[in-house]
Amino acid sequence: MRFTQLFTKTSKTKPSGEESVNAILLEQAGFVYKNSAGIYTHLPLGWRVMQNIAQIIREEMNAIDGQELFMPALHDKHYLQATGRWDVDVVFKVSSGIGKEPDFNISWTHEEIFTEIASRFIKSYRDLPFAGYQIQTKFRNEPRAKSGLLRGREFMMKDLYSFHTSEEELFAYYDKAKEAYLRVFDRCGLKAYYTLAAGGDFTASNTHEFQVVAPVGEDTIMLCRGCEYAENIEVSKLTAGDLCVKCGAAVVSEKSIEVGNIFPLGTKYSKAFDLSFTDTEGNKQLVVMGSYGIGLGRVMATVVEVSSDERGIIWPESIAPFKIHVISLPGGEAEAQKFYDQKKAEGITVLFDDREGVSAGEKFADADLIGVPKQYIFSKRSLEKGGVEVKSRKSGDSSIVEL
RNA sequence: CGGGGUGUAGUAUACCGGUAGUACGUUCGCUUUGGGAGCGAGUAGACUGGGUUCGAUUCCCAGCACCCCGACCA
Repeated sequence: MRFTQLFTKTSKTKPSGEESVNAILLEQAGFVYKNSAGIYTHLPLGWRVMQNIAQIIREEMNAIDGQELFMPALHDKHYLQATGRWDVDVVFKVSSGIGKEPDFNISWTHEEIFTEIASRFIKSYRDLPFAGYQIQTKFRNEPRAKSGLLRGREFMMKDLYSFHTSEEELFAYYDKAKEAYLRVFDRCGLKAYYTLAAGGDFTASNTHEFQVVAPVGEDTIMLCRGCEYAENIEVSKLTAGDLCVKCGAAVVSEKSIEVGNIFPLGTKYSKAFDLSFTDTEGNKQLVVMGSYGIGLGRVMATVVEVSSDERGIIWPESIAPFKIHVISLPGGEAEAQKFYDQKKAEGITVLFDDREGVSAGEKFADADLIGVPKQYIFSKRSLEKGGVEVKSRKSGDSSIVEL
């Protein structure tokens, strides 16, 4: 991508009013555009990051036998009415006709929809276990959208649902999902703690969240630095300084961001939609379910929260919008162009600052703000030193590499 | 939904009861290139509705929007 053709521009000034780091930097650098509070356009740069996150999630979900599909965003009221959730406050409702009472809702979650679909195809123990997932937009009528992309009214979410013959089978899968989730966050450059939590509207039993420590987080967890055991304070009986129930070390209290969660659903939804199977004995049994979510925009925003400096964002290579950022300065234009063409041909994503008449300082400032992990600087000076100056966004270290 | 704050060119801001100034952006010209360059010219603005007033962008009220705290929640 040539900088001169990139749709968006960076801004020299920070957006007015915003306090959260992700809101400031993602907007200032041109990754997102805020249409309304908690409602964002993902601009080309931001969408590239989202696609990279989605790709990591797909690989890990596929690795635990998740089959990707895509469900609707408009749901007839019979779905939520079947489980008594039609009147949950955050549900956005719409009417299918002028002057009619609302009779549809816009997707806030897909347990009901998916359970009904599954009931059409799952008939026997031979059809189980099964797991399906999608990456789709969720809508929540948040009374208070806040903190940039961290709490939105509309956001991209990966939701996976698993179907099992028994609780034992469910929890075995639950463990696999947990490991897959930890790999997703690790690959995205996040240190996420597997945290015991409450169930909310989804399930009566305890659930688990994946929490990333950050001051802007809305949650508070009691965290053991020793064995990494964590509990959300909404269910924890621990306070800071108490001893970890797993390893005996002292626990600390940390603000944190919930980047994902997993819920054992049991038979709540299969009962509501008559999702059952015939077991090996010929008996009819309810399918046991689990549900597993990751907010993609929240992952992106969380990475910005935990990885930036006074100059801008510092992306991990795995989800950066481009692998390298080529900066062309006077005297280095021809070599920069050649290098760009070559890397592109190799299939490496490159942001090429080909602007003419723009000062070196402005190019450096933009590169630092956008936060691509490696900067390749071509100039008269670098060529005299023998090649291209390769600089790490994170450490600031640079060295001359021969061409 | 309760509390607090803010609303001025595209963006960020200043001043002001007498119709608004700066910077960045953007357009044109020239000069520039290792940390957000210079000169000149152009462009563009008071959230909405009421009220007070001779006169309101400024003061008051309401609405709306946004930010922050709380409640709620991926």
